[in-house]
Amino acid sequence: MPRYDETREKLLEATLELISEKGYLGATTREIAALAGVSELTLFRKFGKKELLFEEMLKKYTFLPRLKDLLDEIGDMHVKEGLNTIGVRFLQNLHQRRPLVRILLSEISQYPEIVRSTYSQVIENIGRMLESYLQRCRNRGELRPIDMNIAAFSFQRVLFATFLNETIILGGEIDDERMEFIVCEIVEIFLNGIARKEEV
Amino acid sequence: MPRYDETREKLLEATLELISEKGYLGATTREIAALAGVSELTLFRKFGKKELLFEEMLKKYTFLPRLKDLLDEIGDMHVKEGLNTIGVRFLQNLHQRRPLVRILLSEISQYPEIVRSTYSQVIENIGRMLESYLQRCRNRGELRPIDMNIAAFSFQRVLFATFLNETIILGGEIDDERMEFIVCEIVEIFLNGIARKEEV
DNA sequence: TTGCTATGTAAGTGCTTACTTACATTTACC
DNA sequence: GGTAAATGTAAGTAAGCACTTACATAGCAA
Repeated sequence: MPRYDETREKLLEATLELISEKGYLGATTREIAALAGVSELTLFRKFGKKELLFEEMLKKYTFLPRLKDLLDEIGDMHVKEGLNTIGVRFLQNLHQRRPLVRILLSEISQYPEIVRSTYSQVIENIGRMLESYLQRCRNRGELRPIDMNIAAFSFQRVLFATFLNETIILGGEIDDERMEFIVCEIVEIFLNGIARKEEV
Repeated sequence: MPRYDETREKLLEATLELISEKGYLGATTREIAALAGVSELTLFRKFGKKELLFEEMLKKYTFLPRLKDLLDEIGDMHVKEGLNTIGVRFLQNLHQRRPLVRILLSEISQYPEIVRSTYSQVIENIGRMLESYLQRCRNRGELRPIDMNIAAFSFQRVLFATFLNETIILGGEIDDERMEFIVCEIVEIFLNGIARKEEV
């Protein structure tokens, strides 16, 4: 048994790329095989059906390195620094997976269950991690007493929608410098609000 | 010439519904015609090609009542009230057009130009309006001096991503009461931030 | 050599699709 | 009633699709 099946990996990669460009129905098995540099028959021998190929591909690209242990890394940082770190990492993570995100958005209506679980893994998890981090900052007295769940998801969603706008819709590239700039601006507003401060 | 072609309208409506459910490739002309209650041939007589039908449909549902004159309506409100009003209207607007939004997200890679312009009309316009409103509030001394463009788009994007999450991804319905609640929470954070206030 | 496994080429099957053609029927208006 | 526009039914066309079958080849190991 080959522990690492190169042909299989190339097919999965080609599937990710083509389906993200053309959608599930638009990407044909012929094209996928051609992009992977193998014959169409090989594709069917490895995966049986196009649908299984699709599912295997989602599995593979969902379980890439995630942001799990980020919490340990930033747990003791001051909230401003912590949010900046999380924010940049989250944007980098999304950027790295933008073909996957594109697929999630396109195919959500056709494959709700599988896409939804992938979405939750890739995008919502960060919200939960953020929430515990904010709670910790609150306990240290850095934050005022508000619903940290709502706060966490607000923050995560500005970032996600910014990513959508810049990458998926406008189609541009974001470099690290720009990411840091964007996150910094968002964090500033998120921490201090936009209202003029009055003495309490 | 019939000023109002009912058959045509029914076809456009069926197109919106089916393409938003199944995507452009997944929605067949046979099904669309059946849903509209006419024969497939009628569809082709009216629109010639499936692609033209799609484009006409996008045009029609993009230029529904927009939020243009909202600025006049809220221009003099205090910023908190103003943001709440804009927020709820924006969410209602998105909710009303959710099939269109679904299509925008699914077909952006296939039809970038036309989808992008629709997106800009439906979603980005509100950001620009928000910006001028915030500028006005700033001039009245209600806000501290920050970049109102960034502020406006931050606000708009939390709302948009919240809508995406609740409606497109989780697939639920949002009633007006829940909308008001969501917006209210977001406005509170947006105005005051989450940090503990220190004396200036 | 003899097998076994992975891959290839080629041809083809059955289905579905967008779109067409020919002809009949309804509807509306003079 | 007659005429023309809008719609319908039915049959079909050409192409593309996922997927299959039959057979050949190449590499590797006992």
